[in-house]
Amino acid sequence: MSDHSGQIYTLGQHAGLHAPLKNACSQCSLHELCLAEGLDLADLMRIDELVQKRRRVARQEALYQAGDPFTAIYAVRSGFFKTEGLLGDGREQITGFQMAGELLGLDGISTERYACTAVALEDSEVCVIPFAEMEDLGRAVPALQRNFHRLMSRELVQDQNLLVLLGSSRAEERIAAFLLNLSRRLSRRGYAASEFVLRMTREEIGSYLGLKLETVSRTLSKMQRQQIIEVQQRHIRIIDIGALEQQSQCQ
Amino acid sequence: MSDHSGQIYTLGQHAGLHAPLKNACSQCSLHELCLAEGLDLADLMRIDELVQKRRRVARQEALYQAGDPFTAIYAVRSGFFKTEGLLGDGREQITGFQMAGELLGLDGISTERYACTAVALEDSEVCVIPFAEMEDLGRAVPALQRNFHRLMSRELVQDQNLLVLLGSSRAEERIAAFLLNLSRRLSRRGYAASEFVLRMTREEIGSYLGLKLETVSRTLSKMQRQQIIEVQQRHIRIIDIGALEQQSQCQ
DNA sequence: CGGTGGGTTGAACGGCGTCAAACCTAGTGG
DNA sequence: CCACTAGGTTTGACGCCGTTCAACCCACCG
Repeated sequence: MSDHSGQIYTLGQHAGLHAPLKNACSQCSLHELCLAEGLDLADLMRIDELVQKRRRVARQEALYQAGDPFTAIYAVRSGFFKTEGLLGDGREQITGFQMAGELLGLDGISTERYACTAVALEDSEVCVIPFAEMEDLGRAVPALQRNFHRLMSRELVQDQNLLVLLGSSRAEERIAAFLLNLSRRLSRRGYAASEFVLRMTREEIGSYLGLKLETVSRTLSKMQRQQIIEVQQRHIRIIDIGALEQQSQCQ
Repeated sequence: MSDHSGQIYTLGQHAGLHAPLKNACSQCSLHELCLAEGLDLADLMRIDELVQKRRRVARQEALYQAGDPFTAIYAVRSGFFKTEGLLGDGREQITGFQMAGELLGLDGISTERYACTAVALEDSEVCVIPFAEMEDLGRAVPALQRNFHRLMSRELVQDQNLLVLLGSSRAEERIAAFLLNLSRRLSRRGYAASEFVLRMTREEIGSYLGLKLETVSRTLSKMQRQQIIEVQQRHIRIIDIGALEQQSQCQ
């Protein structure tokens, strides 16, 4: 087992940190967002055995690299990740940001190698879900199988939405949509929808949205002048969410 | 059963047109590209029952529309499709082109409604794969399940590649990558790799690549002047595939 | 306190979009 | 068979948005 750098540990080694490993999913506060969403108690207990390991990933560290052999998918338990693909000549672009409850590594299934690199933007922790075992278990637990298919499909839709954004809109629109997306995902997780801290740099936002960091910075400044948001470094406060929504899909 | 407009028929009604329905997949010439890829004979026969219907879709007709309730995924049997998503204000963008052996409708799984609209670019035919039944069968036939997961993952990777292309490259690069992609997919299906007919308009290419149709046209003309390709309306001949590959990921 | 990484802001440039006109092709109907 | 039309394509002129380059600022940290 190759472990680039991240600490691997089995739950329970850190006494009392979380529920014992054998109850990984059924006890997890995220199970309404994750693979276990909507499962009844009986099914929940059957999938507990799936997560035998968790892994901590320090800020700036890679969970996996493009080209690494694929064995597992990961569920973000805490923290924040980016995934980046790269073009032949070395230019790289961010294809997504992942937060608690979201899956990582689905792109590895098709070729048995990860297609992109996943890097933690802050100290994070993931659940390691061995893929072959999950497939097996999916055959026994239809609700798990369905959830998995739904989540993969959701990834697809997300990527396609981003495609539309990149293909047919201007800078302000992209930034507006980006902020709204973050806001919604955070609020779904119980955080404030109108005030949050960006975990990524301007350059990373730009990479994600197909813009240069200067453009991101200028656009944020402009939105602040327009009283739509308040920006202070990485701290964002949304003042006029209506205006944001309007900008995100009009003009 | 709502049928927008496409003819639905069960195989066998058209006497002798194809193999009888009960052998849908095992007899299909595309089974090496499609869901049945790599299955052994025993498994092949088990999934034959999955495809009870085919459906013809005339040029310009929609196979499904964004928002339609999701019940089935589709495998392209012959012809050519585009899928388009739309932004709130009505602008729409093409998120993919699908040819024989490729799947359509995966984006519907997550919300039980299709997220985009699939339109035939030429008279086409698809296999209707009822999704619930496919999931059921996947639990009985692991190889089918694995194929399905692989195909979904491949979709993801494709979208992400396109994302990288849209986010960090210029017009020439996008067009070059687009032509190469088409060329590879066609040659995989036994067609000539260096000479083909585009099934889509310049505007559709532009929509897919995040460019205006004039830019597409100009770029193709420029590549012709550079002796990289020969263009005559929708007929394309690739003269210097090396140059194309270079343009597709450099500079 | 100086160093470093990230952020902001300004000025000039250029690629692509916009607008407009002409052309080419296929399909239709006389 | 040809005229007519409509949709698609090509090409040019021009202008704008975002990039590029550069200077400066700020926060954080050794």
